[in-house]
Amino acid sequence: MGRVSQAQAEENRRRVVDTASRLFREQGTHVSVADLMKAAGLTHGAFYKQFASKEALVDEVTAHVFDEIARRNAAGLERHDGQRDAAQRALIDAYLSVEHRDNAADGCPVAALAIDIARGPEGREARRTYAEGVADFAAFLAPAEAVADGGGVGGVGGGEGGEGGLARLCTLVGALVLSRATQGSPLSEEILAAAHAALTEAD
Amino acid sequence: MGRVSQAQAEENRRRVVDTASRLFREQGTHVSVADLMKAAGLTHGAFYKQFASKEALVDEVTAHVFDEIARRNAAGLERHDGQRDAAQRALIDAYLSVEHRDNAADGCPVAALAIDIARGPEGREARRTYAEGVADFAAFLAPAEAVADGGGVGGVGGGEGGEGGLARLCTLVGALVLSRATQGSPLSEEILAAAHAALTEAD
DNA sequence: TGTACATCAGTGAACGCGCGTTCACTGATGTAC
DNA sequence: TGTACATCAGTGAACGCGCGTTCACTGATGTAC
Repeated sequence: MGRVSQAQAEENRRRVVDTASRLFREQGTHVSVADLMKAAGLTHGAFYKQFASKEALVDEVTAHVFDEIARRNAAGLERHDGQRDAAQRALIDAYLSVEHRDNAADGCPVAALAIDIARGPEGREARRTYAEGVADFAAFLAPAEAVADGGGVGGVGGGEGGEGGLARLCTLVGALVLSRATQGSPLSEEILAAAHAALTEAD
Repeated sequence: MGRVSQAQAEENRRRVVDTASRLFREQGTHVSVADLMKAAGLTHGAFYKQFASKEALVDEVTAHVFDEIARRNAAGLERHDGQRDAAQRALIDAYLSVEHRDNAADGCPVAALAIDIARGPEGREARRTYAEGVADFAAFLAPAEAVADGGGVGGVGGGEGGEGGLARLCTLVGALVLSRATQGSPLSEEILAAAHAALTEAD
């Protein structure tokens, strides 16, 4: 196929990163370089003209995917005219939907990459990126009172999201992970409904 | 090494299952047969004298590990003289501890195996076992009111655990998974504390 | 604007390695007499 | 109770395969004149 224009090469690179960001969320970071490149419409040899190693790609994709989620949350806030409560409610509805459960490729990286990140080595760059993403997401979820007076409920606090946002994030992520693992059983939908009820009642 | 007594063979088999139940929770079900057998003190060839395939072992280990957790929960209830609230509180304390986070090998299989189960095929036996384990665990966690009048809060109900137990399980599992993935960052401990506060306040 | 040539993105075969699984072999165990 | 032999749990080398990575090669692109 010979050489390809610089513009084409950049587009190919972008397509590999995009494809990986979907495949990694859907199947985990263990998808093979060969499968990934085939899905991106290239042969596997080309991979090493663009990336130093598979680990480097995982790091880059992790950063890419968390950028995307941050942009999406910001856009959500804007769409609701800066109304924090309404934006949060919309996110919770979407997060705990059957569509989100069935579409990991487009879904939340916090839930999709948790295990792969946990099993990777501690010093890894992707791990830091992940922790930052968790903190940002929790901040977005923080309940109104906590945002208003800037403090946590129990005194641990200090984090950017406060306790309330972190606890809500745990419920969201746990529900998504469990509903995916029980897919095929009626339990799967019950889990989504139960978490939704817990997060939208009272508070 | 020649043949080994029937008693010895049975003990070896049990040791392989025990070792796998620890390694699978710690590193996932992708641990190799060779590594597993070495950890159990045998050579990898012996594996196929005891198990039909690696998949068969995964199924057996999943069942084994959920039996163990059910026994542990029952023992917890007994230790607290059947006082449901006290037993639940003790479980939540232990579940959200740093020790549990750092000791996946001995820890909750619902959290440790979630992704491996979710990525496996839908028809798999381990999947059914897993869903049952989730239902049992949720039933154990069901809030007192729900147990008393036998109904859920929002009307979905029908499940063995009711909504409250499922929602609590989501928070527990989400917190454990997230605290493991953020280990090394202060966020990791904050997550455990936030989930603990959310599960023990009010209700 | 047109020609000559170095560059380098993409190709596809090959590498060493670890995976799940198979198999001929060993020799203590368990059984038949 | 003692001897003869079939059984079979465990061994370790080997299988085909897919992994991450390397490399000689191709030929359109981009540049120098």
